[in-house]
Amino acid sequence: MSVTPIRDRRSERREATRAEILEAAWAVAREEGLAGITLRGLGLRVGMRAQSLYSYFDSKDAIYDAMFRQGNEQLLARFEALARDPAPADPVERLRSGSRAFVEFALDDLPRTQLLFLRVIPGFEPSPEAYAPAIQVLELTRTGLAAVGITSVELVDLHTAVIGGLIAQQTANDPGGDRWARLLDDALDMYLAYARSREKKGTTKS
Amino acid sequence: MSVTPIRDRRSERREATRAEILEAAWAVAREEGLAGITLRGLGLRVGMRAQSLYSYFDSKDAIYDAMFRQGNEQLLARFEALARDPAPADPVERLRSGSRAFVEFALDDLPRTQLLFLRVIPGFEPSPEAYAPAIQVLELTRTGLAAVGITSVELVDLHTAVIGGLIAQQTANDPGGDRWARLLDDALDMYLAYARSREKKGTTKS
DNA sequence: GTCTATATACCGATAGAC
DNA sequence: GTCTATCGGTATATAGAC
Repeated sequence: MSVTPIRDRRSERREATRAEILEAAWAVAREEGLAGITLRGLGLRVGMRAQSLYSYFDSKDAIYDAMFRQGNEQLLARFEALARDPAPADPVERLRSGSRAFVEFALDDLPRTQLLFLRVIPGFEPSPEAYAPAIQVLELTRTGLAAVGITSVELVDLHTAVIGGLIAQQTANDPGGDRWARLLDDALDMYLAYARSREKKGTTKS
Repeated sequence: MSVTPIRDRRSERREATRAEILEAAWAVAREEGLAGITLRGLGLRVGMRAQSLYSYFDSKDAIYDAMFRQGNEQLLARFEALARDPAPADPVERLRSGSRAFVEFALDDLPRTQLLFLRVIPGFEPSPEAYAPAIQVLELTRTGLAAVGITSVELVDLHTAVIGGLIAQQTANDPGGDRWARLLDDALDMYLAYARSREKKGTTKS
């Protein structure tokens, strides 16, 4: 005789308002940067006084945390969709499309990248819950590399460095352009040639 | 009968105070991060009210600009010293030691790296004067790459991406450690093998 | 749940006396 | 060149009316 499956309209409305506040936060971040987010500004956008936001988030850092979580969930969703849909049979091609998806994701939304991968907000540390999807993404990357025979920690780290280097240079020195992003295929050629020559020798260094 | 060559004790003292303020700013940055720099805090360190700092710098951004310039000058000095002293005869070895010097410089002082290479301060844009030494450093890097036969823009960009990627991952994901920094020699092996295979074919892509 | 009101504590920056 | 005084802005937080 439970009545639990009934819809909770109050919770639904609350969640909708929370989502609205987060959307406003992303909008501000894209227009004025992550540091440009202020409670007064957010309140203004959603038609509320700054103090009323405390009914939805415990603090400003809680808003950053929710944004961090959202961003990571978006990244994970993108990777999972990639693994499902028209996944290429060739593991090398899967690695290429995965790497490309990551670079596109990073360049698609600069403040999101700054929040997720560069630690731009002074005192902010993401909560373990918000960080969880990022671990799954790393795991997917590891599996993708293993599929082409790359398993050593050093070579996995080298892959993240190459991809991360392209993103870092692109965002810092040519924001909005593609001077480094277009080098992705070359960079993967470079990486794969080296990584496979190394892994063939039994994971031990020459 | 000009008297200009006389020492200007007033300017000297002024410059000394400016240097003292900058030193205090670096100290604060190392202890509490770049964002932790406040005019009140700087004034406290140099024995002055915050407002009095305006006699030495036009604004807080002007302090960041002077720091940016100092950092770039330090980097340039390091590269020029490297080119003089016991420069290896082998151009490949010179490239390796130059790359290593750059990574060491970047990891040696995290807030300096954040200021110079990642754009961490919200509204801050370095002035052309403060940026000038960075251009010289880029020029030295280009010469070093040309000495090993690498001249195409794409391959030079790829070099900065590889080095920058190691630095970015190291500082963001293992600060104080060497998980990515120790991969430098491997990364250069990888890069050089690819770059030379490409440049041999006459700078055109295969 | 949202408001007004209030409080403390910071921040960068400016005006004007000395 | 340094000071006092002040401005307008930020964040966090609480109390209480509706």
